Amino acid sequence: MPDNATAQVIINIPTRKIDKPFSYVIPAHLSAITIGWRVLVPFGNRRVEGFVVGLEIESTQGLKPILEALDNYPWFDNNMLATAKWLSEYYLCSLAEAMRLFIPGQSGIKIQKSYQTPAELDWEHAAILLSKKPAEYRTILTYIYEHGPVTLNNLTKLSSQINPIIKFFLQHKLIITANSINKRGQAASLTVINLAVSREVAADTEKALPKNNTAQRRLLQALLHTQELTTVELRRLAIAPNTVKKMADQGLVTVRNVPVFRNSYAGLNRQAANLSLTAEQLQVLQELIPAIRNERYSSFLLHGVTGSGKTQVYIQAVAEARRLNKQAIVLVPEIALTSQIIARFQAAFDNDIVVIHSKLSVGERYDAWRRLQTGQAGIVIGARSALFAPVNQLGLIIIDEEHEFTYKQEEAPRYHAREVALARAKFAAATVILGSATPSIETYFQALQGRHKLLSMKKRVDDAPMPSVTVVDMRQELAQGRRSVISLPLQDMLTETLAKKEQAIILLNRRGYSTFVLCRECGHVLTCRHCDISLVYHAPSKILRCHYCQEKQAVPDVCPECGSRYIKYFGTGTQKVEEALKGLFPLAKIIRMDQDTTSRKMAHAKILSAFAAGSYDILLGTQMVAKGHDISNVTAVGIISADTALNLPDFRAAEKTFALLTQAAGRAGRGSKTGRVVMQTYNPEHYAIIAGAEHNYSKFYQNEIGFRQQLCYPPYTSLIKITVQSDNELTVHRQASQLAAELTQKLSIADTAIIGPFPASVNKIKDIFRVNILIKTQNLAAITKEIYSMNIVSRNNVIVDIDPVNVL
DNA sequence: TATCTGACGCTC
DNA sequence: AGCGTCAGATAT
Repeated sequence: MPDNATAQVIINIPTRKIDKPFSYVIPAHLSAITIGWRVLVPFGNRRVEGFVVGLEIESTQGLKPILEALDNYPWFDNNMLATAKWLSEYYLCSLAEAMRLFIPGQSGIKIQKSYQTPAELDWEHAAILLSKKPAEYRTILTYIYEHGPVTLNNLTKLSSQINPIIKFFLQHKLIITANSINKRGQAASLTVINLAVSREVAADTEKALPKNNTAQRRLLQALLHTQELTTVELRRLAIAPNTVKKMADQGLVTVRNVPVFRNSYAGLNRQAANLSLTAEQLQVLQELIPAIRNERYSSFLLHGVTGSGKTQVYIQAVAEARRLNKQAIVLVPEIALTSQIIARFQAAFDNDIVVIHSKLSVGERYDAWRRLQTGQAGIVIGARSALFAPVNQLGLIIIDEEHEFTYKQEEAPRYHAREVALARAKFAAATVILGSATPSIETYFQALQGRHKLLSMKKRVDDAPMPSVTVVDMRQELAQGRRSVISLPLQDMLTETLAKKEQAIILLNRRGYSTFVLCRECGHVLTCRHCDISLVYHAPSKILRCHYCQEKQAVPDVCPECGSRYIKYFGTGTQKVEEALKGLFPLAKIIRMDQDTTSRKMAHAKILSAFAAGSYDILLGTQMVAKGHDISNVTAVGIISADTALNLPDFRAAEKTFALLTQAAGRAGRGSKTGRVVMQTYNPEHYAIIAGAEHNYSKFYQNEIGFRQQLCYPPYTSLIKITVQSDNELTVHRQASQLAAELTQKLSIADTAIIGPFPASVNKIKDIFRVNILIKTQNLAAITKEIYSMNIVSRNNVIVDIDPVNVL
């Protein structure tokens, strides 16, 4: 057999067991296929989506042909492919898992399972088999025979117990599966109607119409008037689709489907761009602009204090990339909390922007991706998934608030957007800007080492002063007999703020502070039956809920442990703080922003805009009140419990606390008025609190980096977290010990330590027990390679997390 | 001894 | 991931 053109295809099935390309013949009519195309291929006895990653001329002996091309252009360009490959190697996932990140909805096809009778069905044999079964069986088989391929959904209507029947039919080969494949996420289309004849002919036809044929007359008149009509206009003119069809059949009009691009963010109100730049902004741009023009890989850490105008720098940098006809990716930590940044970008770039967020349908996402792919848009802004947008002219990637932990994906593939961005930028020869007021220790360390160029902005826009911070030692408050969650200095500050008709934000650092339920007699805390975690009391619905598995439970009257009736709701939830505030300031209008009040779509934005409009005096909430907004009338920020996160056994506790305090304090005094901050704490001497109060990043960094070095934590080492899971507590411990022993034996690489196994901090979630093993290493690449060769990743009860954000 | 359930392995 | 094969367990 002569050699022929073949394609190496990665099968889009997210399992690590088939992590290699398969060869397929490229049929003559699909000769346009090259690397990067999405194709439909036969795989076993089914048809699946695949990605072409290589071309060869080889013997086609035993190879099947590609069935179809799913698009008529390559979806992946070289840098996307290289990024996917890098991601799969670094994070130990299959190439398919990495590549499908680039596909809207993870797959371009949807398989609809259906059933039909085989052509050679032996009815006599069937009759014998069915004679032992209820009459229903015969009815259903006849139905399948008569109606051709039938979906399971259709069959459910025929019998309430369809599953065992289907199973029986399949087993005895009375039916076979016949999967139909639908392409997903195709562009939405619009039906457009035009005249198919000249205006004169149309006018004559219209005159000749019978008097009572008003629908056709209306249509012709409308077309003579406006050239073309859409379905929306047809509905308005009360013209039935039938009328249109009839006229199309007569050759009077043409009906076409034209793709349209949905724009679900169109309604968002826009904010005018501030065109004057501060001296620091100009200085920073003098570094950035040549780098962008250079069209080579470069990376910057933009360390700018809160209110220093980082967004304006981003906009200028993106504008420069656009002038060079390069495209830009802008990442924000959470789209719901960053509507202000999006509004500013939209004001500056209008239709050149595509906004990606998790609420988009697959179709909308597909449209957005297509606008970028075709160059109709040049900028994509979104959460970490925007990183995988098919921009072929990538020139710039911006990561706003680069220290945010939401950039780490907590499901497989467990990638960190910052690392992937740097990799993609390298492959695309693009510039990266990492921006933050509180850079992550790792990034700052790398910047000091020269891996990123460090740019600083130390002043706020218009020389506005940093807010003055008062640290309140809550132990002294208690010693003076004050037991309220609101300290005297905080109360005073709020009184003054309200008197001046200015606004305040109160942050409740909720970690470890949830409202659990405790028996005062025996100390028993009510916990979830399926998860090793205390249940949370929800005041509005008066029920207990587990935040891990969402199970709801009524509050018991007596303690399930000792039978006592003294059950009490504990903890300082936002609701409790709200009550305290209402007691102190009965006239103040308070709005709460927490999980209870923001469950609805865009609730964050609504609450924030109502607060910004001055409808409320005090905004009270958890972490989310500290981020991404800029309200000029906010002059006071109160932090109820600055230190709760400090007590967690997490090596990043201080970093998280410092970042949160700085971000929260940064909300005060964004306008012309000076801001004030009160931080309440039981740890006033902790360096994270002191540095936070002084707005002193470098003081915090110096302290923290010392600890990291002492304890061999990142950035001095890399971490790998291996989690073993099982529904059996004994099994999970046994397997974890075995794995730890195996690792200790195999990983005899220098500067590597294996810690554990130890039970995860939430030992059980949804009835699954979890045990962790932590690897600290200075040689990540070698260890990763070794773990890969040990085949640990393909075990389905083991999770390997490279650079985990959460080590507990 | 016939049937069922679960581990293993293959898919170009 | 499916889906088929094979082997061991279980009902008959």
